[in-house]
Amino acid sequence: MSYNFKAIETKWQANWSEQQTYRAENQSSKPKYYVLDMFPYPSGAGLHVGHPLGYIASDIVARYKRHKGFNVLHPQGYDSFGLPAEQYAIQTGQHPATTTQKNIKRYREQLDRLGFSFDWSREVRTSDPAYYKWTQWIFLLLFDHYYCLDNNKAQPISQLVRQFEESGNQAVNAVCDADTPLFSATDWKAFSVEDQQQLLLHYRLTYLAESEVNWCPALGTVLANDEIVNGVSERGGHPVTKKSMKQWSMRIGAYAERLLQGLDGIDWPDSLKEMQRNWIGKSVGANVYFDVEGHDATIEVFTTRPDTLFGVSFMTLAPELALVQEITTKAQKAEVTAYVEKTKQRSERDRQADVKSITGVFTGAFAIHPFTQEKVPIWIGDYVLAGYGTGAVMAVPCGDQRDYDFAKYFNLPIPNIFEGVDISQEAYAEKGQTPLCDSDFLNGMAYQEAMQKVIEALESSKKGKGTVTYRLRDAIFSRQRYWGEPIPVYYKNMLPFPLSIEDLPLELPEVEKYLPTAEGNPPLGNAKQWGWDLAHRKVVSSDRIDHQNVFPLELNTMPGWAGSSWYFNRYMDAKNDTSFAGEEALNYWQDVDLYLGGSEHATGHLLYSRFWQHFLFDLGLVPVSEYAKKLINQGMILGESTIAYRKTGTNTFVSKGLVNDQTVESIRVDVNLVNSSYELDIEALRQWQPQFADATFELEDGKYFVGTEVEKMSKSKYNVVNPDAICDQYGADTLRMYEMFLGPLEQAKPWNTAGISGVHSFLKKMWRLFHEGDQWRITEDDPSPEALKSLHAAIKKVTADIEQYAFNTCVSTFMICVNELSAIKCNNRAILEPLVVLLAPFAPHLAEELWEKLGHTNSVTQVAYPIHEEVYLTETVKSYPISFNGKMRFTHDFPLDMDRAAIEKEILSAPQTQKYLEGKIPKKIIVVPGKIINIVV
RNA sequence: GCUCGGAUGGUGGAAUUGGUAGACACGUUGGACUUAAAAUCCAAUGACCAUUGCGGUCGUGCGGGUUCAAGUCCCGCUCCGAGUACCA
Repeated sequence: MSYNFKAIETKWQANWSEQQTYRAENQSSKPKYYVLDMFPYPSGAGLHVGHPLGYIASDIVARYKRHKGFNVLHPQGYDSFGLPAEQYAIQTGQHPATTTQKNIKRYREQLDRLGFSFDWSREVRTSDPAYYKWTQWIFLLLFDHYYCLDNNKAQPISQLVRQFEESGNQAVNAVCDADTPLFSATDWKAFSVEDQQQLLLHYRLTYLAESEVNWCPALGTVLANDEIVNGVSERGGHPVTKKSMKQWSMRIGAYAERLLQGLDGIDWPDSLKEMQRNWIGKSVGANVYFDVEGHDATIEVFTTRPDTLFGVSFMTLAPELALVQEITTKAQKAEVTAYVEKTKQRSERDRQADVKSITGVFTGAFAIHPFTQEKVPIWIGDYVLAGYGTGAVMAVPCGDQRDYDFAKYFNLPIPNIFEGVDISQEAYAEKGQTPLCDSDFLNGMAYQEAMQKVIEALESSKKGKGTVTYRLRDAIFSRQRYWGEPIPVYYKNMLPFPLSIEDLPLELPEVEKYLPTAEGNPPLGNAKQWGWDLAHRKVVSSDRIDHQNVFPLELNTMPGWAGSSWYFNRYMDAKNDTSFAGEEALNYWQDVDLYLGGSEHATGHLLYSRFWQHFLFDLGLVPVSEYAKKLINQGMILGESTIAYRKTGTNTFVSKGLVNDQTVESIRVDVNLVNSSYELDIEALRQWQPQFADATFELEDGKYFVGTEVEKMSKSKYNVVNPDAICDQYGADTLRMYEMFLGPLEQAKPWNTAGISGVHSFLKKMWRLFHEGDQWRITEDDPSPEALKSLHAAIKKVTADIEQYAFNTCVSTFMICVNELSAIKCNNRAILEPLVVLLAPFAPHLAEELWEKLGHTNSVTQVAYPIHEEVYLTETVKSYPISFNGKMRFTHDFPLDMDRAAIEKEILSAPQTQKYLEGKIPKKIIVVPGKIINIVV
């Protein structure tokens, strides 16, 4: 009987599904272990071989932990709201729910074929109203809270209102918009309800505000910064411009410090933590106030180097600042206005691309230095960004290269405040031990001391204060799209009011078309049923909107990251319809022990989800503030595109080796038309696309060879390899092991099937250990010491490697073990039974089959993992490699129990040693126990 | 520019963290079994020199250093990848 992987895999997949083998319980005497994959977006293209890489790794860990006695939660679901389904709907008119449903079905079939041990009873779909009800619920909670800086957590907005009623907002220490006006308790009470609502929006953790957004006219939607690559949209590559719109935002900035601190406590890759730190971009420094000569205005600048305050020779403001118009003198007015206009016209893209050229205009105004009272000219320049710090810079040309270049270009003075430093060529930006000079009370101090002294002086003279600035911007939460969660808000007098929790879910309405409306409203503007009947608390026809009893509902939907920002909690109690997850379940599962996914989510999903978790933690709704203890980024599996060369302007293809310096165009051809030695099937190419039907070919040795390029797998590059074909040919167990064998999990690697036969023949060899032809050959005899040693070496290495997620070396270890056992024709149950269990996380179908044939009725999943024992052969000698001056020369055997002195004595008298010593006397003998003996001559 | 990460045979990659570099696999070559193929098994396979045999020299991107001993640690570069950027 040969290894019939097809029959085995079908049989066990059906069995697992029937028996619900991998169902996790929310209570258990066993310790818990939660392994999570980033859930996929079910795209129309289906799975390719790159997708399962992480799933296979997490599945191995999940299965391993079950063997190790853990109650394992290993769920899977779908991030099923998203743009592709919507664009497909626009093109075809098919409802996104329909295509999503179809795609999910296909994903599920493909996933099932790979034998994953997911607990499908906990499946979630972000587009399911039973799920997004709770996404909307979290939105309402965010709306109903503000961030209190006194106790550093989110607090109910009602508490803030109480403070306003008692003493206004002067004394309130909370995160709010920079332009929040000050008011007293009396003012507050005198405000209309609308005014009060408007003011509260300055504090809410999700708020509606006029903001500059990245508007993509072609897609008719707003894009987040991370959805824009090189100034064009990530999807489709359409141009993006700036536009001011009323948008929902998330006050993630309130959590900047905690998101930064939280990184220290979690085991995530350093590179990813570094990315998040950079994204949050904390800068410590000071704000300094400069009076403007002849004006009431004060300019507030942010600087990380207040210690260089006495080196200021001019100031630069962002052209967009309103203040610029106020202070500009008559003489400079025309020039300044022209410059401001020019800046507005320059797109973000131009401004980014053109970092070299220096531009700026003098406003004619002067600021007064807070300490020296000297006049400092005020300039504007577009290298200063309105959105960062205060949009104003105190320029210290001797200490900052950009200020230096600006000063050189416009012939402004460059006073030197660094003792003994030459600044004739470039600025001195180091924060070292160099003492300051010409700096009044800071003279002689170096960076650290000066920082402290100057901030003290600024604060005591009320000329400034020590501050911390973050680069992290609040996240825009509105999308002008159909296929997303509706935002549960209605409008009364242009102001947003939340639905109540009992009204959720607010279900996505039907629309006739998925495009923006004629008036430029989002697609939900097309909905016939999108009015909110406040008295009856239900959605009614849009025609009935009268702004008295029936109000318009929000037309924007939530962005893609909303649903994925809390799904890991939902898996703990996925069926709960009275809360987002039950308290008991949350307390039992706590957090994710191992989270696997790509690093491309570093500053998107992985930051937003941490933010929501911190918020939910503040409200006491989840037990931990960081939801994933350990995170691994699996590397992408890249495709190997195959390229044919066509002589430009002809339909003649030249084989790779003949191209030389002919002018050819590179054409990607479907990888499936090329065999493993890169020879193109010419007939298949002719049939593939009509344009190649009459192509001619210049061949090498009668064959056409293609070139290759490694790049991301994508349908449009014809380099997608589908796992189904591999499963058909070799089986899921082979594919699972091969993907692990390909290389370290974290590393990006190109897909090629060159080595797959080696892994497949390993599994066949494993099968043959149990069979002799058609005969079962297992005996109950006692195993040989060699077999025991081989088994236990494998147990030790595999266990250690799984713990370190080094799955590639696990596969090698299995191969070595099976090779050794088959060489000694081992057929003992005592050896092979533990080996089956050892292999089970990697090749679960084969393991189940062999386990059953070994006479067991339970699933191998329930069996304890084998434990390593030291096995000694009846050796009495230990072979040491002997080296001279570090150079290995020969090996020598010593009795096991020989002590060091005796070893040294014996090695010196060995004839081999004499040969290498050549009569010299060794200076030193180094014996590294168990490893090596080195003789220094 | 800055911040991370990397570079090991023809190829993918190992190397217990300073101790016999190249495990395991692919590929290649030769052999066995077959009428033949497939499958399977055995042997060789870093480079160079020497081959009658023993053997020798070099070798982990480059140049230095520390050490009895360096792929691994330190200093200085080169190239590649990822992220990010007029961030004050």
